[in-house]
Amino acid sequence: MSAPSDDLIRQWESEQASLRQRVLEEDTEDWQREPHFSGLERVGGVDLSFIKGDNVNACAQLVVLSFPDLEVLYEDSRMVTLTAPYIAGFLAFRETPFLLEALRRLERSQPALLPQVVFVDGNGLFHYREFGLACHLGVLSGLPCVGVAKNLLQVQGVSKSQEHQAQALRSSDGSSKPVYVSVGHRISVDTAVRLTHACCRYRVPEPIRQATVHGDRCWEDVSPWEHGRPNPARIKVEEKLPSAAVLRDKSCF
DNA sequence: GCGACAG
DNA sequence: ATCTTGTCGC
Repeated sequence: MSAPSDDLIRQWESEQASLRQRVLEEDTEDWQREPHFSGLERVGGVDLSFIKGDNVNACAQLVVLSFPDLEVLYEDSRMVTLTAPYIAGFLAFRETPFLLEALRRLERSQPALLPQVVFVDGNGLFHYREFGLACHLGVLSGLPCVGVAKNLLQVQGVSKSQEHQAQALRSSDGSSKPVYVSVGHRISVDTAVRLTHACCRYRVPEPIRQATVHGDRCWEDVSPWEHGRPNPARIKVEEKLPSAAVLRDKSCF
């Protein structure tokens, strides 16, 4: 995958600026106003998982969990071939098409299972141009989205984003590594943070975590001889779940 | 040259 | 994103 031209980058920036205007930064759903989110029954999670030295092929994952029990109601895995390279600040152009496809597949096959909110692996408004993956997917899908990043993006102290930073960036306290929650679409920051808490068993919100786990399994069907035999990396995921390191993260919330 | 770099 | 084992603690 070759590096994109400056021309394409400018086009992407322009597209982000345009779509940015369509982001709704407030609560638009009744359940979002409820003390215990009554009315919320399905929360979604999306993720793309990769394997060792391959940046082109990935497994696109969409899971829908029940709320508040967080039981898996729906799970969709799909091998996809990416066309855009990863560039910080433009993650959406690499991943969004496939996440949208997954949502559309669900809408077509079992619309009653569509999630009422989607957790996205990456930032929302906490982004260089206030339009990260969670916003992008939110605007294009029309669904409420919450961005959850595991690593801190260094957003320069440009006027408005400085305020957004103080508002949209919520980390856990002390000991364990925090996650960074920001508004994607059709949800307020406070609600996004509160909902994230309600969906966390461990550090990473359950919808995203489940998407990642199922995404890893997806690889086992692709090249059995390479991934079917005892694979330390795959087995580890299963054994890693109940570990102490993960449990400690529970205290972050 | 050095730091940054969501996934 | 992925590469990666054991080990300490509840």
